[in-house]
Amino acid sequence: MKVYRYWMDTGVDLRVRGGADAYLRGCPSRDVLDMIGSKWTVLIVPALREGPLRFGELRRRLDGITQKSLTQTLRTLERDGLITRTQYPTIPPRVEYALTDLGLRAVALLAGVRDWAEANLADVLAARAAHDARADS
Amino acid sequence: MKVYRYWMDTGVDLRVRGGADAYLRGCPSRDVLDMIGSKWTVLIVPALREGPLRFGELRRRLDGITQKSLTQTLRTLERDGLITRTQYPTIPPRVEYALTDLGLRAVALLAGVRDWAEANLADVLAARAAHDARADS
DNA sequence: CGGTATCCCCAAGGATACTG
DNA sequence: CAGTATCCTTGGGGATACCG
Repeated sequence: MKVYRYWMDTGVDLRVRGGADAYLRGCPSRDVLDMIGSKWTVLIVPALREGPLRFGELRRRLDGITQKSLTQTLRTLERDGLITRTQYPTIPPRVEYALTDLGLRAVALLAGVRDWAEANLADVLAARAAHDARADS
Repeated sequence: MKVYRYWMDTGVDLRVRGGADAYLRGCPSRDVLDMIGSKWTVLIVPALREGPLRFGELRRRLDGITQKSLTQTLRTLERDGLITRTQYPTIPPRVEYALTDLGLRAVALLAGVRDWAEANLADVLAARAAHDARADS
C-alpha cells in the first residue's frame, strides 16, 4: 500500500514505478474513484445512514432509479463491504440493506466531498459562467 | 445553495424538493462528482501542485494519456476555474498550465479522497476478496 | 416483493492522422 | 510544440419483460 503513498499529491515522475499503464491500472485511485463516482452510490450509501432499508424503500427514495441499476449498485456495494444484505425467508420475501462500519466511514468521505462542494461550488459555477460569457470560441 | 444542504447526508424523502429528476439534475453532487470522477482530473490537478507545467510536460508525466484526452480535460478544468492557461506567442509556441486558488483547494479535496483510500482501501479489497472467495454464484 | 434477463443508446475516452 | 479533426470502441445505465 505504501508504494502508492504519493499517488495523487506529488509532482514526481510517476513512471519510475514501472510504466504508466501499470501505474494507472494498479493505482488505488481508480478503485475508490470508481466507487464514489458511481451515479447511485452517493445517494444510496447516505440513505442508509439512519438505519436499514428494504429494497422497495430504497427504490422509492431514489425515485428515478430502475430496478436493474438499484440491484446492480447494491450488489457492488455489498461486494465492496460497504453494506450487508439480509434476506428473511418469508412470503412475500423481505430483504434489508444496512451499512457496515466501512460503509459508515464512506458516508464520512462523501460528507467531505459535500463540504467541498458547499464551500467551492459557487466559485466553480461562477468561473464557468464567466468563461462561457467570453463566448469568443 | 442552502436548499441542497442535506443533499447527501440525510434519509429524508428527497422528492419533497420537486421530483426525483429535478433533484438529480439540480443537485450539486453531480457537478462535483463529475469533476473529481473524471479519469484524468485526479492526476492532472495534483501534478500542477508544485508549479506550472507545459503541455508536453504534463503529457509525459501522464504517460498513458492521449493528446485529445489531455486537451479535453485541461479545457474543462480551465472552464471550471481550477487552472489557468497561459500562451506565450513564441515560435515554437509555449503554453503553461497552473493551478488557481480554487484548483489548490481541489488538491485538498483530492487529498481527502486519497486519505480515505489509504485508510480504508485495504478493507474494501479484503471484503471483495472474501466475497469472491464465496464463489457460490 | 424483490428480483433476473435482454435489448438498446449514448457519451467518455482511445487510436490515428493532420496542422499553425 | 501544442494542438484539431475524425473514426471507433466500450460499458454504464435506462426501458421493458418475465420469475420464485
